[in-house]
Amino acid sequence: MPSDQLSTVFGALADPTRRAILARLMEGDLTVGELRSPFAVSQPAISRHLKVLEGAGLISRTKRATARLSHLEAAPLMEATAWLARYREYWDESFERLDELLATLQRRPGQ
Amino acid sequence: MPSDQLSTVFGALADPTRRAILARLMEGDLTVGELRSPFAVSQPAISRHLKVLEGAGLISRTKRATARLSHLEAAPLMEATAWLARYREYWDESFERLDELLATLQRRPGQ
DNA sequence: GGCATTCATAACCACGTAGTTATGGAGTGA
DNA sequence: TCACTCCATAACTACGTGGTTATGAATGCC
Repeated sequence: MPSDQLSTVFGALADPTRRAILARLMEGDLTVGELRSPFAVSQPAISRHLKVLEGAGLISRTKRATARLSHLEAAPLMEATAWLARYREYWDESFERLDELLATLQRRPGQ
Repeated sequence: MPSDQLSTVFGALADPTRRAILARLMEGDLTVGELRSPFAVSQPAISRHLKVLEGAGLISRTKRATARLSHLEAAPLMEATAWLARYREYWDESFERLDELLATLQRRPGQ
């Protein structure tokens, strides 16, 4: 049962609807109804997705009249990226070797 | 039910045991038994974690004698990182562009 | 051949998740 | 005040997930 920060963030990102919600929030804050419109799901389903995103720290919410505005909070995505960055050198091993080669040549330009 | 590539990868990363498995595979290929040793879980539990990781394309497996070696395949992590990179400019809110702020204000004209 | 080791799979359980419909509360506006 | 809009929550269903134990297949070794 994953309850740490990274697990919660990755778990929140493991749903395409929630990723689409985050993408739309890049354009600006949106209400629940506005977030719902492009999806073929009920309003309570969106409300629960927003709760998951809020629990992961990926959005913050403010009350404005009868509306509830969702605001993108991308800081947890930075932590997720930081975790993934440890594997950068394994993405393409030939790239890794190339980097090492270039570093070596730079250190010892004569050889 | 998320079945696209990104959802599968993020879902696989949403478990601390699976993230720890990937971390250990950075040192080199390991058998199921070797992967199990640091965790307080049964061998079938590890086998299923490996199946999830394989389904996400994060490891490949080869048979050697009676052992099954797991090998890190970090390419899907690159795709995950590429998705996250779209939010880099939102990590620091001071980078919010003016038109986005205006769009938000326009959407809530009344106070 | 017989045995031990390594691992996968099946069956089961507890719990989480994603969806639904129904309902009600809070704020707006006539 | 009354109606309406926006949204949260509860109750329910279906299915996924992570764990267990039990079992058996495959391989190496004697």
